[in-house]
Amino acid sequence: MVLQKYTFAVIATDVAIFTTQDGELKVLLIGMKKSPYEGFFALPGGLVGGDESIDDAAGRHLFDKAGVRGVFLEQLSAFGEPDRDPFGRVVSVAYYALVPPDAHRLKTTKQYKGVSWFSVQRLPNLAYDHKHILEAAVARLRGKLAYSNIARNLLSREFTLGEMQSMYEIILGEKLDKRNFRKKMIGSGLLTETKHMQKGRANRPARLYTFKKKKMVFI
Amino acid sequence: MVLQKYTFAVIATDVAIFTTQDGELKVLLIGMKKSPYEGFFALPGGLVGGDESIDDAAGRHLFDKAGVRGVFLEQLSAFGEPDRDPFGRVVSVAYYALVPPDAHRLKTTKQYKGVSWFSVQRLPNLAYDHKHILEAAVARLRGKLAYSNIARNLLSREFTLGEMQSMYEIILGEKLDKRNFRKKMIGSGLLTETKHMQKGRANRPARLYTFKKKKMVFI
DNA sequence: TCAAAAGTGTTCGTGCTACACCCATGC
DNA sequence: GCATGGGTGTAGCACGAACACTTTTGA
Repeated sequence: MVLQKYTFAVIATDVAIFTTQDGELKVLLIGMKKSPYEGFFALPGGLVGGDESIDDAAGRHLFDKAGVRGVFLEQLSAFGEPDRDPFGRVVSVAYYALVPPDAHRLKTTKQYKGVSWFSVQRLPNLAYDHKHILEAAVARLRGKLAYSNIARNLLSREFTLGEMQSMYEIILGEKLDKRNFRKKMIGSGLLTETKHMQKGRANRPARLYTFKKKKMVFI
Repeated sequence: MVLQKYTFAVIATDVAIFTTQDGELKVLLIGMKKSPYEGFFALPGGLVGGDESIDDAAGRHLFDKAGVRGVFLEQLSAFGEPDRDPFGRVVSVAYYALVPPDAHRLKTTKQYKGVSWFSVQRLPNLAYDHKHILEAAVARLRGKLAYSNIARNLLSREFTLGEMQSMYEIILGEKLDKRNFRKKMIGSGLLTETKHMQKGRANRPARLYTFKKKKMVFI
C-alpha cells in the first residue's frame, strides 16, 4: 500500500444534457474525430480551469455546447477509475442538465457542428465510460421524477397537461392514466392555470398552465 | 474564459463514517495538529493513489481509520471549490459509510489515537469544508432511510425491533409509533425472526431478528 | 363528418395514522 | 413490588388505481 506523496489528476466535467422531443427522451452528444475514439460520440464536457469551481465548469461547458444558461444542472457523481481515459489520469465529475424543448435551436447553427440529439433508446457508440455515466444519469432522472418536481425543467414556460403527461411517460417509459395524472398535478398546488389556450391544432384546444414558483419544491 | 491547457489537481477522498451509540447518531472525526487547522477536527480521508480507483481509496481510508471492511460505503458527491484547501487545488470525492455499533472497538487502541466519535448534534470545529460535507452526508442518510433499507448497515447481525426503531428515531430525529413501526417492518418481509431472545436486561426479553438477504433492497 | 386530443367522477382497495393496555424480566 | 421495555389490534382517513364517455377544434 505504498503511495506517492501526491498524485495529480486532470479534473474534467461531463454533462448529460436532456430534453424531450418527438415523444422521446434525448441527450446531447458530440461526434469525436480524434484517435482512439474517431466515430464515437461523447457527452459534452471538458476540463476544469485552475481557478474555477467544478460547478462553474459544468455550467460553462453546458453553455458552450447547448447554448443555454440558468437551466437545471445538478452533480451526478465523480468517475475516477484509473484507466477510464487513455490520455492519463482524468477524474470526471459528471452532471446532468434538463433543458426545455423550446430552448434548443442549436441543431441548425454552425457553431454546434457535430453536436446532435440522440434518443436514449438508440444510442451510438460512446467514448470513455460515457455509456456508464449516461446510464447513471437516466436512472437518477427517472428516480427523481417520482418524488420531486424537476420535470418542470423539461417543459416550456406555458404547457398543456397533455404535454406534461407525455413528458412523464417518456421518462418513466410507461403509460399513465389521464384522469389520475391530471387530478394529481392540479391537486399538487404547483401549477397555475393561465387564460391562454393552445391554438392551431386539429383538435379541441387545451388549457395552458405555468409553474407557480421559480424554486424547486420536493413533493 | 482563457484556460491553461491542463490543470492538475490532487484527488482526495473524505469519508463520513456513521454509527449509532448511546441513542445518538455519531460520526468519526480526527483531531488535527498541523497549521492552519490545529485544534480542528476533520473527516478521515486522504489522497487517492496514482493507480487506485477513487472507490478503492475511500475503502482503504475507511479501513485505516475505522478498522472495518465490507461495510456500506457510497459516494456522496465531489467537492471542488478552488479555495477549499489552503494547500492548493484539492478535489475531494466524499463518501459516507455506515458501521454497526458492535464493530467499533477503535476507541481504546493506540493505532487510533486522536480518532473519536462525535454526536452529529454536538460537533466540534471542522477543518476545510468538512462541515458542509457532513451536512450533505447527514441529509443523504436521512433521505435514504425513508425509501431504502440502508438502516441494516447500522445494526448488529441480530437485533431487536426496539433497537431498530430507536435507530430510526435517532437518524430521523423524531419519535415513531411502536405498533406502526413493528407492523411495517415485519410486514416488509425483509426480516427473519430468530429463535434467540435478548438476555440479561431488567425487562421482558425481546425477540432477536436478522435481515433476510445480504444485498440491498429498495423498498 | 371524421380524426384527434381535451376534459371530467366515482368506486375500491391499500396503506398510514392514532391510540392504551397487559407481559416478562431483574433488581 | 416496581421499574423497564416488549408485545399486541382496530377504526378512520387519505391516496392511488382502474375505468368510459362527451366536447371542441381543424381538415
